[in-house]
Amino acid sequence: MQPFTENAIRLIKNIPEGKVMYYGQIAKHAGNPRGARQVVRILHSMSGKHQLPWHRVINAKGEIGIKEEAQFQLQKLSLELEGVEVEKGGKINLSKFLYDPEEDGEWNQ
DNA sequence: AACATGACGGACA
DNA sequence: GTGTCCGCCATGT
Repeated sequence: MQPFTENAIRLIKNIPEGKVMYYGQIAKHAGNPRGARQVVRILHSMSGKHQLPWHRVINAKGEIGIKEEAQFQLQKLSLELEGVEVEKGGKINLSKFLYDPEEDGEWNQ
């Protein structure tokens, strides 16, 4: 398995409840700043088998990127149950809910 | 091998 | 904010 994949998986698992990360962020920290699409692929293939909190991964715009309605709703629900506010269009306030493993600290507000 | 696709990102008009 | 375009790269056809 490529180190990128391992890193990405570890990062995704490391996302705390009530926080989200976006694909590019994960890819960057996993060692490939251009690997957003690979992160997508990982989620597709691993989300069922591994216990990855895939619902905590969104796109850089701060929105749920899923097109399929059922899955979209599932992610939205999962996030809301963790305390993440999701607007109607799947929008999320990144300044509140984005998790950055480098800063990691408590920023307040 | 060539071409299309995707739960994407960033730059620019 | 919206729409277009181009870059990325593993997979599928």
